[in-house]
Amino acid sequence: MARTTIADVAQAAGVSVSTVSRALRGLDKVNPETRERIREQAERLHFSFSKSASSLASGKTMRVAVLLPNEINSWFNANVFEGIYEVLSGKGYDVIPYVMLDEPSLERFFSNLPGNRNVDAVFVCSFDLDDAQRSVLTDFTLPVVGINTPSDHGYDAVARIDDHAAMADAVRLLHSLGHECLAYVAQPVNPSPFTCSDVMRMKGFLDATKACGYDDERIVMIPSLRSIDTRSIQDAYSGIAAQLLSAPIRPTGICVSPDSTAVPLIKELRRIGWQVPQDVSVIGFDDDTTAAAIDLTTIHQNPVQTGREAARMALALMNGEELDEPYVDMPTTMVMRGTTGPAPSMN
Amino acid sequence: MARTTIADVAQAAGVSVSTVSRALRGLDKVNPETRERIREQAERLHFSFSKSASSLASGKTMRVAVLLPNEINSWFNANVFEGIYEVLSGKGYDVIPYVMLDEPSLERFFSNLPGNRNVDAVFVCSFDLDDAQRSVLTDFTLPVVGINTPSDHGYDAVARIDDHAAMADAVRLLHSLGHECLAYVAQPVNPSPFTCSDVMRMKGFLDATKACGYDDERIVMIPSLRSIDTRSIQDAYSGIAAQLLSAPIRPTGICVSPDSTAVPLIKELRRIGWQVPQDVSVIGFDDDTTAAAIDLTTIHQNPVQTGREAARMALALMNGEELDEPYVDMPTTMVMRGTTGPAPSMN
DNA sequence: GTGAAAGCGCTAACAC
DNA sequence: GTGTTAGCGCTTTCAC
Repeated sequence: MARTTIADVAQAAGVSVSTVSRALRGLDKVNPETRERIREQAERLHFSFSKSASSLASGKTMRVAVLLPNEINSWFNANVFEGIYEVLSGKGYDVIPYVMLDEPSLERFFSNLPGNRNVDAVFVCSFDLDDAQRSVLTDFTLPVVGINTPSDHGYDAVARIDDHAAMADAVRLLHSLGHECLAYVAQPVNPSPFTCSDVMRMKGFLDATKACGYDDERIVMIPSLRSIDTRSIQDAYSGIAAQLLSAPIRPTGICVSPDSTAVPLIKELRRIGWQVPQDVSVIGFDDDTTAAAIDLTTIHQNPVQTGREAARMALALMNGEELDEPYVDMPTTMVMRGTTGPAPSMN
Repeated sequence: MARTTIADVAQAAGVSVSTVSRALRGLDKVNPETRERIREQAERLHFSFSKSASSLASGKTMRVAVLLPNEINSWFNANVFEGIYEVLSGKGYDVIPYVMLDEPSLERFFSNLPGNRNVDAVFVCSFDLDDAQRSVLTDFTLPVVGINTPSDHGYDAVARIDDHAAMADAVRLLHSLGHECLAYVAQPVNPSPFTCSDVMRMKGFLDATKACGYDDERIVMIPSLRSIDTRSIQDAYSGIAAQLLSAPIRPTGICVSPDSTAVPLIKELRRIGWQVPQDVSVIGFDDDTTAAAIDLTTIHQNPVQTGREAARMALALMNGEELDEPYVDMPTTMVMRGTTGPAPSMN
């Protein structure tokens, strides 16, 4: 079946192509009867616009790019994408994910996409662009919207949570529960050069523990390793447990980021005989799907909502509007579940 | 900054546009030196192809559509999408999700997209098309690839698991553990008109219990409700527990589909005093992220792998190749964890 | 309210 | 190995 073009519809309806174009896009200055006749013919002929032709002629692509670190099927990425999709698909945009595995894939993106108006906006999720990359985008006057990016610099708009403040909340909770020695555990192995919320969470932890008066020896930090050494992932968690166990002063309150790290860590702690929360309290970060399942106390964030907010701002920018508040903070809330309790009495 | 076109590059390099086109696309019959010169100029001018113009001229869109039911951020959908993305993005395709919430959104998709070669292939995930929809696609000679679709009919290729056989495995496991009364619990509220694997799993359960010799009174079926009545989701689970509890013969082995239904159900069972697995064994379906977290025995499937397989076939079809086996079964495996055990001794 | 015509930026014959 | 040219299917002035 030869694909039907706007010319076929025009001929069938006995009008010109420009009239068909106007009629089908709902523009005014078209006689209602003419429009109806055109609609009928379009329907009959199964006509639909070629997006390529439309965007070539109009300069609008009706496509947006979403740059995601590492994969699309992680809890955070999939939910952010969902939020963006929800608001933009309704407005007729195609929402296209581009997964960045490393710097080379980022560069590939920049050398292919933005140039000739291949998208109308780009979303950057959870990582930062360097100045060269930013300037490529701004040169093309594309709206660039950040989502949980480490900084606001170079973005036309950003929607993000306050990682620093959220983690400080967790510290204060443990403090008020009487825990006198605290630990921070990051994702054990994180080979990605992109994820960076961890830095701010760690800083929030350190600042808040200082503010609460914890001495250095009452703080145990277990940051992520950049490279996967020979140990298995399981060994990594035993290693963390060992570090916790062998600290000069044993921590009784642990902040773990993200939840997906807390789950196996708690398993390991229980395996070696620590009771959670009797012996040690654990607080996660994200409130992802597993958090509720294992009854994990955690810091809740809603990435779908963050994605929606980012999309809302992108939409305004694409319409040429000014944003009165382009940098918005999305809320986080502590969710008290079963992995936190008062500090064990010391004796 | 005015966007640079292929003509700008041609002029800068002192050649014609067609030479630039050939050179930059890596076609042969271009002098290596010329090619290098063109590359340099393209780089210098930040040139990149306009996808719209390319696809308009070539007839290939380098885009594929992925039709997903309900949302993109569910475990299954996000993982399937990831798999498709992994293989197709490397080949230069944009992978565009289209979420189908209901019949109207399906119809909207069909009236907008396929017509004028807006994509080069479409993937249909977890639901079926009706004959009219199928004929629209086949009329346009687009490859249509199904993923866990209820039937093979009308698809150029399908990658799917055998829900029926997988569920039968679960039944036989419970049978061999000595369970004499079994129950099947589906997702309590499922307002979507799309998800349909449930039908086959239920049938697998029924067929296998018959084959194992279970009488009707030793089978308890709790199918999903189509509409959300006044009860909260929590009440729904209490309701299921109540049905299980009040069955003429109390089931000691329960097949639950999917995992996300098993998690709250187990919580509820434990809340009312049933020990899992001492009093009752539970088997889930999917092996999603929460399954390992709560130590759930379940039927493992790998939707990323299924997505990859579907994409591989789509790629072949787009290249005009014949598939020697267009309908492929992806494996499922039982994962024995902590929610199953021998039937409690009756007394 | 409608039509004619000039592109949008590229690819694909075909000629050289 | 390279250039010329005719579209691809639309949108958008600008006439009428």
